Amino acid sequence: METRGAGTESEAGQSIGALARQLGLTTRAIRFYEDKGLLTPRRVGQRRLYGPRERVRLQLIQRGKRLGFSLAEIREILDIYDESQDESAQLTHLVEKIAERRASLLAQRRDIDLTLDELDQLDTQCQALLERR
DNA sequence: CTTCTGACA
DNA sequence: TGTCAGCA
Repeated sequence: METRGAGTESEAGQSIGALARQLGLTTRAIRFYEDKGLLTPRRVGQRRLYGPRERVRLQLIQRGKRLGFSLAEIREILDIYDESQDESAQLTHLVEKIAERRASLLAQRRDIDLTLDELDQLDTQCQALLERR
């Protein structure tokens, strides 16, 4: 048999604390995601129990955040992720979200470039004024 | 000691 | 999302 010195979890699922440590999150964040409807851990009394399902979802949430998706968007993707028997449905939705995110980033890049150009113009004017002194 | 809910410098 | 409180 195997001994668990630190005593982290059981077959039924792991505690919020153990899961948080494993995924590098705070228990606060995990509960926060639950409040936002991204997670629905089983309950044993008041205690939350997280199975493989929740663990996978948490990792998908982390990745979604890295890619810049809002929790609301991640929830949409996640909802379809398990409700659709047909995987093509979720993939189609995900592709749409990816396109949106890409468009958003491109728009931001455009704004940044515009601002940079204005800054360059202003800088040039200032330099010219300085030269004439 | 760990978790839970609710509130908020 | 962090943190603190007051319980269980």
